[in-house]
Amino acid sequence: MSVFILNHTFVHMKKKGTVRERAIRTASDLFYRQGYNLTGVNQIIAEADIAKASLFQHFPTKEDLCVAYLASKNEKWLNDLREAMDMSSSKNEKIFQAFEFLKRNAPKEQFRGCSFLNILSEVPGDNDKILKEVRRNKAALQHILKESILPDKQHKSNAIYILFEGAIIESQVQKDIWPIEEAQQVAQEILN
Amino acid sequence: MSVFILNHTFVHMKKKGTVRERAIRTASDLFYRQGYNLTGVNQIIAEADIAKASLFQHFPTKEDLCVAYLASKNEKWLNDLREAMDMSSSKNEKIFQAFEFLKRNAPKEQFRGCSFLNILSEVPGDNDKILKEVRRNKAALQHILKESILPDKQHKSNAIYILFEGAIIESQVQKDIWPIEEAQQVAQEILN
DNA sequence: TAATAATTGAACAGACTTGTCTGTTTTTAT
DNA sequence: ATAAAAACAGACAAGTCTGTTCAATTATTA
Repeated sequence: MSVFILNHTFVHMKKKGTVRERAIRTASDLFYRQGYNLTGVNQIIAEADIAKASLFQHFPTKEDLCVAYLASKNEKWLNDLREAMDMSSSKNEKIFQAFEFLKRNAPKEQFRGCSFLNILSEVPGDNDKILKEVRRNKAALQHILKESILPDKQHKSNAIYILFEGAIIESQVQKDIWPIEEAQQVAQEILN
Repeated sequence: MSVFILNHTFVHMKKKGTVRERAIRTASDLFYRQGYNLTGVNQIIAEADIAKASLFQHFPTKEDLCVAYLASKNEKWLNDLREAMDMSSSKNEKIFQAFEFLKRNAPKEQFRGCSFLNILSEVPGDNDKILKEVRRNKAALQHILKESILPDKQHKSNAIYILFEGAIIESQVQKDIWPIEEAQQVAQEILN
C-alpha cells in the first residue's frame, strides 16, 4: 500500500483490484494515450503501484501484457457498442445507434481513434498474436453489424463495416465527428 | 564511397543521390516497413551509408527526418494516384480508377496500409508538425476525389473519401483487397 | 591552386529499454 | 499458528535510443 502523509497522519491508500487488474487497467490507459512503444514498463508499474517482479510474474513479456490489454478492451468495447445498439428495437435504427455510439465516444477519448488499429500500426506486421487479437475485434464488429441488418440487405453489411471503420479513422485524422456523421448518413441511404 | 573487394580488385560503389536524398529514401523504406519508433537512426545511417554527423547536419532531429519522409511520400503518392486516375476521361471512371490504384498498390506493399495513418498512430497526439503533414495528404486526397465527381454529386465527395480511407485501413487489417473492392462497388452505386 | 564547405569515422554522453535476480515482507490458506 | 504463495523494493544486466563532438578527409567553388 502506498503511504501519503496528510495532516500529520499516515493515510494508507488501499489499491483497487488485483495486481493483474491494475496492470491491465494502467497499461490500457497508457498504451491508448501514449502509444505502445512509447510506454515503458517502468511507467506502468509506477502508475499501477506494482513491483516490477510482480508484473513480469503475471505477464512474462510486455507483448503478453499488450495482448491482455487488447482482449480486455475488446470485451469492454463490444459490450458498450451492443448496449448502445440495444437502445433501439428496429434493425435499421440499431445501425444508426452504432454511429451515434461513435459520435459520443470519439470526443470523449479525444479523437485518439481505434485501440486496435493503433496497435496494429505500432507492431511489426508479422506479430501474429497481436494481429489475431485485432482481427478478433474486427470480426466481432462485422458480426454485430451484420445481425442488425435486415435480411434483404445483408449483402450490404461489409459496406456498412467499411463505412464504420472509415468513420473511426477519419475522425481521428480530422479530430472531428463530421466523418462519422457523413458515414452515418451514407449508411442510412444504403439501408433504405 | 564504400569499397568492396572483388576478384582482387577494389570496386568503388558510387552512392546514388545526395546525402539528403539517400537519407529520405532509406528512412522512407524503413519507417514504412518497420514503423517509425522501431527504426533507429543508427540503422538508417548504416543502410544509407551516411555518417551520423551528416544525417544530423541535414535533419537536426529524427522528427525532422520524419516530416521530410512524409512530405516526400506525399508528393510521390499523390502523383501516382493522379496518374492512375488520368487513365480515364470520364469523371465517374476516374473514381473507379482510384480504387483500382489501391487494389494494385496494397498487395505490392504487402498490405502495410497508409504511411500517414501509420505514423499518426505512432506519435503523440500533440505532435503538430507531423499531424499537419498527415492532414496535408488527406486534404489533397479529398480535393482530388472531389474534382473527379460530377457537379450534381459533389455533395457525395466526403462519402467517397471515407469509403476510400475505410478501404485502405481494412485492407491492412484483412490483408486482402476485398475491402477495396467492396468500397469501390459502393462508391459506384453512390455516384450512379 | 587555394579557400571554403561538406562529409567522414568514431568515441562519447546520458537517458531509456526490457527483463532478471535477491532477499524481505505481506497476504492467504490450512 | 504455521506453512505456502504472492507481492514487495530495488539493484543489476546488457543493450538501445537520440544526439553531440572532434579531428581528419574529401568535394566543391573561386
